[in-house]
Amino acid sequence: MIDADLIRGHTDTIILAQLLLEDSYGYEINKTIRFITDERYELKEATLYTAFKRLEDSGFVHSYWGSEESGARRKYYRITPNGRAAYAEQVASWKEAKDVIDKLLTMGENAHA
Amino acid sequence: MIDADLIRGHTDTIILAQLLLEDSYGYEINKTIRFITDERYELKEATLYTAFKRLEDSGFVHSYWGSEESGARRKYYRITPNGRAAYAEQVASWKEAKDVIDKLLTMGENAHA
DNA sequence: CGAGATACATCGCCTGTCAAGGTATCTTGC
DNA sequence: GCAAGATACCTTGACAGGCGATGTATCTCG
Repeated sequence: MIDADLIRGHTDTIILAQLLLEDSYGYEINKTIRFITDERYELKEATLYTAFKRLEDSGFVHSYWGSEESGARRKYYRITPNGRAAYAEQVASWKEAKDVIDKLLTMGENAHA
Repeated sequence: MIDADLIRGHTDTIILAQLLLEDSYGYEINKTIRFITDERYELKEATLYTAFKRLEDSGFVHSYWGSEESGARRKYYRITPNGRAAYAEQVASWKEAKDVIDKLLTMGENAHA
């Protein structure tokens, strides 16, 4: 399992990325994350729900209870226009951070040449 | 300036990467970081010195006072064999985390196709 | 002699993660 | 009928890393 500290700061963006496709709920989002990453990563439940809280407080998502006839009740989340804008910004930040980290980490790669 | 939360978890590795090339000290390391990143990133001093403490406690670096005849005194750091091993592991982790984050963030990119 | 750069260091706060614990519903096997 | 396990949500308290604020001492330049 990948160290969560390396992903820290991306949790909210990861959730927003999934909500771009369609409304979803906590458990499903986490299952999708596990599937996409070949079981290499998952959000802990406490992390997931605090992230939802944060996203809703920021106005990036809107929640509503599902109308399932059977099974456990589900709380669905829908991304808002502000959420889409935030997603775009955060992905841009990620691309920049990625470049910077790559540069900083590999600058010593030819040290013993 | 890049959001530090996106770099969180890489601070120690960034420092180790620089010490692969040659022994160095806090201020110089930070100057190099600013230079390499075109002023897009820097470590805050408090972050820098707590990282040194952590690295030394872990046995990844070893420190000694410089013998400057003039100017402020400098505390130099040298990377240890354990530090080199840790660096290699952490860079490998970074590469994996990078792939995973890329996948998770861009999965919704064709949402409105 | 004052301002600003160099250089190191600590304290206390903030934020995000998460182990642990809790609730409720449905399905499956015995 | 009922225990076990999956689905699904949520909260609390602790912890770790980052960092603003603050403090020290030295050197250089005008």
